[in-house]
Amino acid sequence: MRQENLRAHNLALVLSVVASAPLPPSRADVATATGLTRATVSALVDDLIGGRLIEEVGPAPRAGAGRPAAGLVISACGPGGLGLEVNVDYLAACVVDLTGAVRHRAVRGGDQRALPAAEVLTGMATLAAEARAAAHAEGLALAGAALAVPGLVTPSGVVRLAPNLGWRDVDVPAALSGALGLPVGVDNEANLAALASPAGVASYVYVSGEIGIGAGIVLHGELFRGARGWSGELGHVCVRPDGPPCRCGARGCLEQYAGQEALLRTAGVASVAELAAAVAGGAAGAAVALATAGEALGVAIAGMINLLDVDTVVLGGIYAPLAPWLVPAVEAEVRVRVLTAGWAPVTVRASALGSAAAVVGAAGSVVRGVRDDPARWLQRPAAVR
Amino acid sequence: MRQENLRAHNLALVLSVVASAPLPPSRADVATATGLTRATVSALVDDLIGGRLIEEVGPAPRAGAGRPAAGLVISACGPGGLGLEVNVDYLAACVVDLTGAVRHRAVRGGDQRALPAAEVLTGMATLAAEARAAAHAEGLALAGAALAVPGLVTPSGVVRLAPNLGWRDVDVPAALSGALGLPVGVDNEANLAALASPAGVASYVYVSGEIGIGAGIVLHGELFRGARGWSGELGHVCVRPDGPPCRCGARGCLEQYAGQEALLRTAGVASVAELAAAVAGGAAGAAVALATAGEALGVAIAGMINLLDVDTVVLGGIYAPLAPWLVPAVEAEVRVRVLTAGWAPVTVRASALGSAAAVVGAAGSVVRGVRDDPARWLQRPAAVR
DNA sequence: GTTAATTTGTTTACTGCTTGAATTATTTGC
DNA sequence: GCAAATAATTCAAGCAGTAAACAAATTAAC
Repeated sequence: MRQENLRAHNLALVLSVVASAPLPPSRADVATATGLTRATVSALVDDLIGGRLIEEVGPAPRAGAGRPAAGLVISACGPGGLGLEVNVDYLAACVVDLTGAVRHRAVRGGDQRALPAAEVLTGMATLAAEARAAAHAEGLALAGAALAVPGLVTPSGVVRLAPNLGWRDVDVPAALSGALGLPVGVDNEANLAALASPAGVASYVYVSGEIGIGAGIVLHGELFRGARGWSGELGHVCVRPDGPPCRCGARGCLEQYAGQEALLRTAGVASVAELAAAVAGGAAGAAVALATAGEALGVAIAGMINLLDVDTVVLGGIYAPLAPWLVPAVEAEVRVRVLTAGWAPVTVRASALGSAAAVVGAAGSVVRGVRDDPARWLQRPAAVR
Repeated sequence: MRQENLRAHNLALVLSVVASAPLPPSRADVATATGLTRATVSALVDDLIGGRLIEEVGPAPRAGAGRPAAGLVISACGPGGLGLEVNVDYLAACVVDLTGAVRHRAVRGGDQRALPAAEVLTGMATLAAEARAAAHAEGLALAGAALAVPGLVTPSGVVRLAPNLGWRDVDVPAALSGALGLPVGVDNEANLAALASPAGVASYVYVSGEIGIGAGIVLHGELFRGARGWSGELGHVCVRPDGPPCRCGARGCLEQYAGQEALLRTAGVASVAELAAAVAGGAAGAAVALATAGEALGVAIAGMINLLDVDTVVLGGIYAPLAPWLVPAVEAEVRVRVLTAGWAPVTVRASALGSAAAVVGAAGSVVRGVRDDPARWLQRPAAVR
């Protein structure tokens, strides 16, 4: 750790205090919150304002005597983040600003399995370019882009395997970064969707139901990726050791009970929308299928909570629209099977973002990178900003 | 973060490089490893040598020209840590030095359930005083003490509940800290035992088999305690949703297949030692019992690895002596059920420390505290050292 | 055997960051 | 209008790390 890291760390510290304060804090408030002196905070704040990361707002009316404080807020016209998503039947893009607000969104439907990876990425690049133009029109300078894919991704951004897209060893950053003129990160959609569901909780798990079932594990506010980056494979947690064989080679994986294919097959319907309509209309088969899936999901989730002691579970992907029927079954299993459930309540709820969670989370991960290391943003040449 | 934190951080950085180097590194080696300059490293090393945290060793013979380097090693006569353990049928104490070497160990048998908590702690205090005298005789100054207990502990060190000891709301630090003249920390035995099994791996899980089954989860070198401190309840992960009822109220928990009681009952023996002797002697019933337990343990551990992506599992407690028969069964399940097992190998092995893991881990947690923040040790008055 | 080369470790002048006190600015209350 | 109070800035000082020169101790070469 060197001296410049000290300053970088303190810039991030000030920014995080401003971001998490309920009301716009003054420089003096930030100083007491961080333990730094007012002189230091002033210097740091000047740097952050110079880089358009925070802004002063008019003095809030306050009781008592004294010079009024200038409130500080995260700037809504500083750097933004570009989120991208490739999924089986659509492409999506969105732009968020530093406050986390979504400023632009676009979705383009179409089956991507029929196309080779290079062609899909070309389509993605045009959608991204439109989003970049929209961001520019809003006065946002993009700090980078992140792509969500349903598959295993290496730390360098290569998609090692995305079975449902038919991708194998696709070097996404090489294909997109040059075309966009932005650094492009790539991550699993469950991981990125998890980051989009903060809800003010520090530790939670986002369960992503798609063809496969993934879990994005957030511990102490940080995504937990595991020793090698392959954590959260909830879909292959065992529900019944001698259950039906899974395409992974094992038997009785959760995916065989609560994966999209198993769910639709058991219910005898063709799509998730159809399933939701059927169960809402009182179809017995659909209700049974959802009860079975909810129970299996509950068993796997209860085991996860026993191990990780998280207090919140967010159901996303196809589970979000089906939540009214799934949540009670999951909660019932959790209540019985989690050892500490009696005195440490667990909340199970649906993702509020629905299918947009992954794109929004991807864009959010970019601005999160700026907020975690503002110094890197500040020291880039002004021409880029 | 202030300036003195910068120095404190760099002191810890230098100390950790010296600790983890395979051979005693020179100041120049430390400089290249840390990215600091040789001048800065020299100044930091002088501070650390002055505080007896590291020592110079004679120049190692080296090829090539140049002034010979003075090797640096963690000092074996600097601060030490006192580890204590209260368990159902014994009290234990041990002293480790800053290198992690055990310098003193004492165990006093005796059923602790018959005695009130205050009396047990008085016995613990005398054993601890003897250990402190032994540490003094070896030239070690104790930096603190840590007590391992089989129960739930609050962050402040109060034992909220230890069912097998019959303890409830026992304020251990208040009882021991004054008598010993040392700060006393308290933690669950599985957590502390987990810390005693480093093996040079950053992320691993220590599975503690006792009456219950616990797991100490170490991620990125740090113990993961969960949102509320109750992580690692592996014993109540579900193996078969409709299995035998468990005392926790659920069905088919791992404890019902691989807990000590289930294991001994299935094998038809009275103790773990007897079980090990039976299976070594070729008894079929014992072998079947161990195979069943190993399979169930494997299913639960595979699920855990799917979620956490750790690459090493350490079996401790009663599983350590039974490891030759359990490890193959666990490995077989892991191979089949962990999605990434094909390209990311998982190691399953027995704890080398056996029943001493918790005391040694407790003592280790104290010296770990010194190594993680050497500045605090350096700035305490010399009289205490 | 003397000298050059090489690597280690220390000294010295310097830059950058935070600090603390003094100063200025802007309001409320009397 | 004036004192009290609070916010923000300015400026000299101190401390940590840096870079480059220097001293020390050894090997290799002639």
